[in-house]
Amino acid sequence: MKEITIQQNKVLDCIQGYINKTGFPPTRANICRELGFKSPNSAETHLRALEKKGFIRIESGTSRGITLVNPVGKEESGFPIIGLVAAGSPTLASENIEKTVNCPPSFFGSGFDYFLRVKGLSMKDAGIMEDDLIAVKKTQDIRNGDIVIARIEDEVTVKYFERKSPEIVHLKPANEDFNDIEIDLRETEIHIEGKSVGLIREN
Amino acid sequence: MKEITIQQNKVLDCIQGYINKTGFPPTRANICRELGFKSPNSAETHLRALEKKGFIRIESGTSRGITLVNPVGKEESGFPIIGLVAAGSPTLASENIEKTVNCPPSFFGSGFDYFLRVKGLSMKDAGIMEDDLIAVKKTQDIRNGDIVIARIEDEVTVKYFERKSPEIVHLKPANEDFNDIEIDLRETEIHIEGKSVGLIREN
DNA sequence: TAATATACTGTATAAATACCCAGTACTATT
DNA sequence: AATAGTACTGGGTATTTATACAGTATATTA
Repeated sequence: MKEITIQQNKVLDCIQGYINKTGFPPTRANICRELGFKSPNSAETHLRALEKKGFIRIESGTSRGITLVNPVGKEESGFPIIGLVAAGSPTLASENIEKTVNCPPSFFGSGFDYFLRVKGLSMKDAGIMEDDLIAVKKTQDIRNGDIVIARIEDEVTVKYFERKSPEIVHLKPANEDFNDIEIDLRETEIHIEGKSVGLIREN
Repeated sequence: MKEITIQQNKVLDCIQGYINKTGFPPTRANICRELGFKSPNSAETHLRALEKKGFIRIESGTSRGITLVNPVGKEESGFPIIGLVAAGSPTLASENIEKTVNCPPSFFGSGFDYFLRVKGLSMKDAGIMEDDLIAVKKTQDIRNGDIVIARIEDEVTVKYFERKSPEIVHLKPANEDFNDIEIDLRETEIHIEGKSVGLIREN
């Protein structure tokens, strides 16, 4: 997707807004009225530019034939659920996908990448129960106290993250029956898959 | 909403399908092509009937100015979130709605009616934490062990439900620091708003 | 310096489109 | 027997709309 100019962005917003308001795309004249243009050709040239840059599609010879290529409502479909198997990295390979869940990407604030089905009760005091779905955001931006999805060797686990020193990381469960995992980065390799940004429980 | 004929329903489906496919409503000619009519007036009369019966709105003088009054895709969006205020029945009145959440109605198995924002930690051992959103299904079909949304007088609470005898109901918290609530139905009126069928936590 | 993209006004026109009228035929209701 | 609703064909027309062409002006790039 190419860069967009300020005016072109206004036109794009105008189209989106018009569709939201009326249920159908605007004509060139409609865009002119909304944005104060005096010639329909102003709208036309902007539309052509937007099409060239891939933001919209224009059905030729068709009234109101404007389609948003990346409509907000289109991304809503299907986030994969990945089973947290005892061992192995959670990958998005299709054999690991239980099913997909329809939900808007903005569901959990800043967005997320997939759901992870939780096994065990090591985070029970954080309100994370067996078979819950954790919304995982792939990121390396981890702060102390975040709930992270960490992989040590082939073992994947969900725990609180706490960096004790540049070399020492603690993975803390939220359950008295479990013990902290202390990791010395000089000895053991740890891979952070992402962090938890939300949770869904299906009863 | 009046009753609909078979042909009119076909036209309605056609409009819905056309919008889903193209992103904008069909013209009279489009409907004719899709349904095999030979005169645009066939579509016109059906559209007039559908408008009269309240299924669509027609923007006069506007190309493709058809709007579905009750679009299927509209019901999917927006389940209300209701704040669980300390006292008072959770009603769907707009002043009680924090915001709405986009999610498919089948998200939690059999469907649900609204979200309730949890206050307090009385169900913490059931993995229900403060500010979690409980998906509530309005129903009177309650079994022992279900998590119910109960109202006693003006107080709304979320607890495990257990019927001890035809007259005695226990509302059990999932937290050692709280006590069971025993209710004698001959003395106290209890109203079951519904039961929990799922949970969402936004981090 | 020329070429290209952006950002407009203004005018014109062919095609797309809504919408009207005149019929025909069938069915249900009053 | 009359009225109204449904379900079409067929044709006509005024309006809506996309889209091309002719300009003007500014900024950026080659």
